[in-house]
This record gives sequence, C-alpha cells and structure tokens, in this order.
Amino acid sequence: MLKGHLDAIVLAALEAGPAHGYAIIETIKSRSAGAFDLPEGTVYPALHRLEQAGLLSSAWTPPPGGRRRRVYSLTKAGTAALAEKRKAWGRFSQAVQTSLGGGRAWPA
Amino acid sequence: MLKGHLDAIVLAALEAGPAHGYAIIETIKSRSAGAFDLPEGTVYPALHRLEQAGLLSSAWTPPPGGRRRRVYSLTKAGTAALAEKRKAWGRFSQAVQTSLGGGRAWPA
DNA sequence: ATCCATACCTAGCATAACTAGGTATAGAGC
DNA sequence: GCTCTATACCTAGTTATGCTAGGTATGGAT
Repeated sequence: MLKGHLDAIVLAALEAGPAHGYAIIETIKSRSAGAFDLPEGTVYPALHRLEQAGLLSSAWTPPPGGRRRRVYSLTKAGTAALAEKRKAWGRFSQAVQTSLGGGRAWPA
Repeated sequence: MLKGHLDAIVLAALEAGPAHGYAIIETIKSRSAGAFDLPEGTVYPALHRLEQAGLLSSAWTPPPGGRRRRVYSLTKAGTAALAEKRKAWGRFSQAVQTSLGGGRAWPA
C-alpha cells in the first residue's frame, strides 16, 4: 500500500520530463530501490485520475512504426500540486515520526 | 487521513503505559503537535481491531464512584508489533523520500 | 512459430478512516 | 434544580484508495 502518497510519487516521477505509464512504473521502482513495485492496476487508474484532475496531460505517440504509448506530462497545476504534496509529506512524516516517539528523525 | 499508520501510532501511545481511549486521543494530538486530531470514530474501532488482533488487552475500570473507562494495555505481541511497525515506517518513509526526489531527507 | 517483455485497459474487491449519529456521567455556572 | 460542556464510550454507513485478476495487443528474441 502506498497509503495515499501515490499521487505525489507519480507526479514526482514526471518532474524530470514526460513519460509513458510503463516507464513511470519503472522509474518509481528504481527510485524507491525496489520498495514500490507497483502493479499496473494501481498506476494506470491513478494516471487517469490525475489527468481528470488537470494535473497531467497526455498524448498518444504516433503509432505508425512504433508501439502505441500514452505519454503524460505535468501541467502547471500538476507542478504546483507536487510542490504542495511535498510539503504535506514533510508535515505528515514529521508528525508520524514524533508520534512514534523514540527520538531522532532519521537514523544515520 | 492517517494513511495506514494509525495502528503504529496508537500502539506507540500506549508504550509508556496503559491508557483509556479518550486519553489516547489526547496523547496522539499532543505528540503530533495537533496534526493528528483524530475523531473518536477513527480511534475506537482501531482499538477494537487491535484488541481483536491480540496486540492490546483491555479492562474496565471499576465504575462505582467514577466514570466508566476502558483501559488498554500493550500485550507482548503488541510490543513486538510496534517494533516491527516502526521499522516498516522507516523503510516506507525512506522510500517515499527518495521517490519524491529533491535530495536531502529533511529540510533544515 | 512461439514466447516473453512491453504497453495499455477495466471491473470488482478489500481495507482504512471518516462522518454522523447515538448513549451516558461528572462538574461548572446560573 | 437546570443546563451546558467536557468526558467517555459506541456503531452503521459512506468514501477513497489501491489491489487482484482479468483482458487486449505489438515487437523482438529464440
């Protein structure tokens, strides 16, 4: 379970530039060192949701000669949402950290 | 939304000693500096779930003269589960952190 | 020719946490 | 005495989220 942070992670994966769904899954897997190996059934609906919400836009790559791919890009609203979600993550993780007690934020 | 980490936070709130539901809510609120102001409808079912799972045990305080309270304590299994959940949180938050990119773990 | 990796999609399920109600007692203020 | 608030517990039903489990199709390697 990604516990409500999937949207932020997907948006972050697109920050470096447009990508298609399958590539996004790979990016997330490698960036998280394998921890987030997300099934397609998780990611594709999320992409649709994010596009619906106006945070992503998509375009099909021209199919003649190549395999069809839907390439997603961050919209302006998506970039803003990502920034907000990063802040929210910071607040959230800080709060969990102190709630779990046991002191320091990050074990060295 | 507590995003799946509620159980860990509740268990952590009981680590210092037994407490009743209402007090647990207060503890969580103060420990998180107000970030987690949980409705009772969130916490009570969680307590029941955790007791069902054998991670907590409960006892009613004797009602004569005082207000009825159900006091929860960590079981041995609960203590072990808390330790495991702390580790899981560490792994999870680390993975989110790197997935969100943007470098350093904690902005000073 | 067959298989696997790539690439997309959806319906339906499970779970989590919240909303929105309900009950009841103790103490403070009038 | 009466009312109001804080304390203290509970549950049914809603919502969102992510997953399972299926389906379709193409390109490249064997």
